Amino acid sequence: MGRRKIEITEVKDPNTKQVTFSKRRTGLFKKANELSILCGAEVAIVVFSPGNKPYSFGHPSVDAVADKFLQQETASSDVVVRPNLVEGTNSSNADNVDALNQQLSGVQTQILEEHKKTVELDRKQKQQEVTKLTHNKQLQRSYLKVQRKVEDYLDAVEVSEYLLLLAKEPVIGITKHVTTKRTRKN
Amino acid sequence: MGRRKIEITEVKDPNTKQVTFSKRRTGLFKKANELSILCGAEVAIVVFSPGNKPYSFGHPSVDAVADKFLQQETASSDVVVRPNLVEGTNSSNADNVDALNQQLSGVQTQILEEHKKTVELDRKQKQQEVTKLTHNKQLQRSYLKVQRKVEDYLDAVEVSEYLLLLAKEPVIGITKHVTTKRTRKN
DNA sequence: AACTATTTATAAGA
DNA sequence: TTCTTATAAATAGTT
Repeated sequence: MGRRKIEITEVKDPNTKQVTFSKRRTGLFKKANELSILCGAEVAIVVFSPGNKPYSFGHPSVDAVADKFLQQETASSDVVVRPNLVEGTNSSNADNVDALNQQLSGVQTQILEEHKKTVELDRKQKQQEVTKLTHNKQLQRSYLKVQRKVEDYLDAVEVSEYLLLLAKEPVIGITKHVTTKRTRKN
Repeated sequence: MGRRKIEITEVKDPNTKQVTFSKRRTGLFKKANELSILCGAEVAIVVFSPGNKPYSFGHPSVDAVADKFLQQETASSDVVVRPNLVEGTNSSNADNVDALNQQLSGVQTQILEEHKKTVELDRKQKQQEVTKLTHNKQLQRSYLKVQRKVEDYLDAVEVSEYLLLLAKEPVIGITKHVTTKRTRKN
């Protein structure tokens, strides 16, 4: 498409490569724009230059297309982790508090594990043809999972507190957890 | 680029539109592939056909590019909502429990508000040139926010429980919250 | 950044 | 859908 035919193989000269990238990125986005107008299609493109600078094109917007792509698989039939609640009527206070403590640290662990899983899944999915399953969906799913776990946790805390209320006695065995003070870096 | 020059405006005949889409999508992906090879660039494309079918292209994969796009803005200097803890040494038990109850429902509200904000931001961002800020990042940010809030909440609960422990007296005023039982649709 | 000789994409037709 | 082909459009190398 130019003065000479070129092989489709990596351009070695860095300067030429940058010029080629600039020209072809412009062409690619122009084509994408025409496609969206001619066919009323929604298009989203993200490109990283040889110098690792990000460029994007979206019609009607990258957001809109990403959203739609996400909603494709809203039927997330994921695992629901119900906390192991102490629901017995004749359990001791210490048992209840222990259960609460376990849940407290359990939720934190689960959140960390979720994050690890997401990262791991990303690695595994690379290098394979992905048409309907993307990182976007994984993130969304992970997000929903955390929301659910928070809800489950809140439910559990409510019941535990209720049990505590019913017990109406001093509690013990909670100091171990309390001493574990978390911090966060901003 | 064909037998005749065409105006870049929506093709009206549905059949022609579908054919045009098919040809041009193929061309677009071919161009994207060439760009990635010639320049060593990373490219991700998502397209929805007139019939709303999704197509995607990714090099090395849609995932990889999406990930990279996300990590661009890991410096999320967002608002941290510290729960209003009751730290006084001479506050009553009822006050402490009230505070805990407020926090319980407060976290739920915050999570819902986060979700609403995300959706709203999506709407506002549509129709404007987006090169470095996408839904992906918003989701990621929102996800991190929820994680933080869970951490903050856990801290709050720990302290509240500790205060409860110190009080060593029967508690009241918690039934209102407990009666509000949440459900979830799977 | 522009230019332009060529290659490549594709609109219409079969 | 796939192929053919005349023509429009993109772009490689040059200035």
